[in-house]
Amino acid sequence: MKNVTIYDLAKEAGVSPATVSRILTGSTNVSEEKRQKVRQLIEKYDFVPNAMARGLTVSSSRTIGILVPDAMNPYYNTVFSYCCNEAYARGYSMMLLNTFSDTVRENEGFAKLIEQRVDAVIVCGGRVDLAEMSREVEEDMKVSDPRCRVVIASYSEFPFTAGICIDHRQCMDLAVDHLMALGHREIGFVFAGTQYIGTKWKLERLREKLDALGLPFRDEWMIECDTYRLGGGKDAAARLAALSHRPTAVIALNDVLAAGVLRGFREAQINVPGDISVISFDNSSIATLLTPELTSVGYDYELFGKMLVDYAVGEHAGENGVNVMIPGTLVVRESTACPGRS
Amino acid sequence: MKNVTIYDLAKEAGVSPATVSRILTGSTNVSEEKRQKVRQLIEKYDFVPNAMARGLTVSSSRTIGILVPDAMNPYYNTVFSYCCNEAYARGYSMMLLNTFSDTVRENEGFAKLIEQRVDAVIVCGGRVDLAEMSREVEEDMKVSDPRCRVVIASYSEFPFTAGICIDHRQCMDLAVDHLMALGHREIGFVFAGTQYIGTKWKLERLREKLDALGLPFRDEWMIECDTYRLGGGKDAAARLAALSHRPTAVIALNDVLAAGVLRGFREAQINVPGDISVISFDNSSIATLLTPELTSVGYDYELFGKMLVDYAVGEHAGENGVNVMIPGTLVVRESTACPGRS
DNA sequence: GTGAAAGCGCTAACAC
DNA sequence: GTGTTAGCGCTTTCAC
Repeated sequence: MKNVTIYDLAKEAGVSPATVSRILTGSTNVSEEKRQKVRQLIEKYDFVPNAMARGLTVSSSRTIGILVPDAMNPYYNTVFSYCCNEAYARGYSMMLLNTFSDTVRENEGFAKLIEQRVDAVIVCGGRVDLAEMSREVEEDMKVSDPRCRVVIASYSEFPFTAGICIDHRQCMDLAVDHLMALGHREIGFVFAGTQYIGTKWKLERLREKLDALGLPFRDEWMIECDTYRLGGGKDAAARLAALSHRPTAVIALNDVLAAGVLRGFREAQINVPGDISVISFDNSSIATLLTPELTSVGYDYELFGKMLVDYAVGEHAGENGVNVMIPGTLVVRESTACPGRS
Repeated sequence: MKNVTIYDLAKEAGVSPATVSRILTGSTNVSEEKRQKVRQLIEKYDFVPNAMARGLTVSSSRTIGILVPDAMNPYYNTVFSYCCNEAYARGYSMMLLNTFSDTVRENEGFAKLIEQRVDAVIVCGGRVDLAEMSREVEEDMKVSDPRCRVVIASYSEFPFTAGICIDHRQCMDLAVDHLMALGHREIGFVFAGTQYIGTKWKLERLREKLDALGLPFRDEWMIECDTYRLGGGKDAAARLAALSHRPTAVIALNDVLAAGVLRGFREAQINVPGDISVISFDNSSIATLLTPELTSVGYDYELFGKMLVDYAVGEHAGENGVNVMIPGTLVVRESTACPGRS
């Protein structure tokens, strides 16, 4: 059962392979009669043209590759989904590869996508989120084929890529301003991974803001967790609970950490938001599942996806050495309130 | 800046293209000297072989396509992640396409993968989960190329595919047995989508079990939601709360619905598990985020991924017309307890 | 409008 | 060991 090719179709239809090809690519210069005949045969044999062969002559595969460290993480699969939508609208497909935060798999994945001759690759998370990027990362991100674009879903320092980056500073502003407006003056921060640019920027910005406002930035209120998981937030809450003088509000780096913080406070019999307010970042799907529902600074994921795909294959494709900032939006729910309300 | 090919490398290294190809494919019949020289040039030019060209001669692309209705859904991205791991272990890559539960996009995605000459495609969710599969679905799943396998992540009635299917009946047994062991005799069910095989089987099995045990199967305790989202579960809880005679335990079709049920009961001042126990299926990552933590019947995702990939490209590749059942496992947490404890 | 023919970049016989 | 050569299945000039 040999695979059917345009030659088979051509022979059976009594036309040349070129004519079949013209029909496949939608060229107009084909008589309606032959078009009908060939269409029938395509139907008959469930013929699907071989993208490999096509890709050999046509430079574009109309496919965008995306590398994510963890496909289970709601942040990454949200970004991916919005990219899918945008790509689809432009007639492209997204191909997702999971790197499991492993440098070897990241490089292999990158190579695999290049081999596949994707039109662009979007790199999310992992080493590109590092505040200090090494020469090694820079080398690994370089693609010899000039037709393949690479865009980084973070801040890019590379002259040969574009960066689409959450505006972490503005997001932190939103969080602090919200707490300030409620009357909070003593603010803590629960975070992890200062090696990552998002954490670093947020922490820096928090310090700047508090300093500018003349509010205290106390080291014992700045809790660095050793994991991004639920347990990290739980431990952080326990440490805060043990303090003789606690802040009246705490900002968590993301919703998962915040979930842990809520859990930890509940175990310590500390009421949220009565005794202490909790706010976080990401506004992921878990925010509404928690008790109390989480106040969170979300990102404009739709815009994020649009920009990522746009710089990959759209109007801005090829514009390198630039960074586009994606703004955050505050979503107020139940976990924040005025201090001293309990 | 022309793209570099093996011909360029061959010329510069003073060898034949075939020798370069041999080095690329790892053939042993190459002198160490030439191998070194070519390796250097590959390094120098960041050369990556063109998978299109390779794919034209070699039948396998060592890629598995996977079609999911919603990449944001924790169930699907968990399945995907485990498939990735298994595929990676076998030297394959996974290519994920998001269909957004849209038949047109599902078919386009399918075609795209076939064009790409993936070695197999795994179809998750959407129409393949339907209890009654139409001829149309069957036609759409058929691939002319005999080298491409299709495996369905659900129950398959098709002679030309394999089905890897959660053992929904056994899962329901686990849930009911757990509630029985705690002493529950009055059990409700919150579900959605009876057109889907998972819901249908679970509902059928629940009825069978209750009948066999001589327990009541009461229509007003069987709550069909019009959505799988949080709101569905919330509404269901409200309806249960309004009943003069409530069951002592309710089984939810999945964790999200259960989250809604918990929310609804809290709003109705009904204590879980004090007044009523709640158990669900999937044991997804949200189970531990909820208050109380959710007792849930989980699936063996690792085995699921293994089987999916195995039937796609492993030892069982090509075994069609069979179904493999993936067993569930009960994970007891805080949302279930003995009845009448409050 | 249509066909012949030359690639696209690689691999796999087949010679040597 | 190594080179030569014939495809793989398509698209795309270039003639007609």
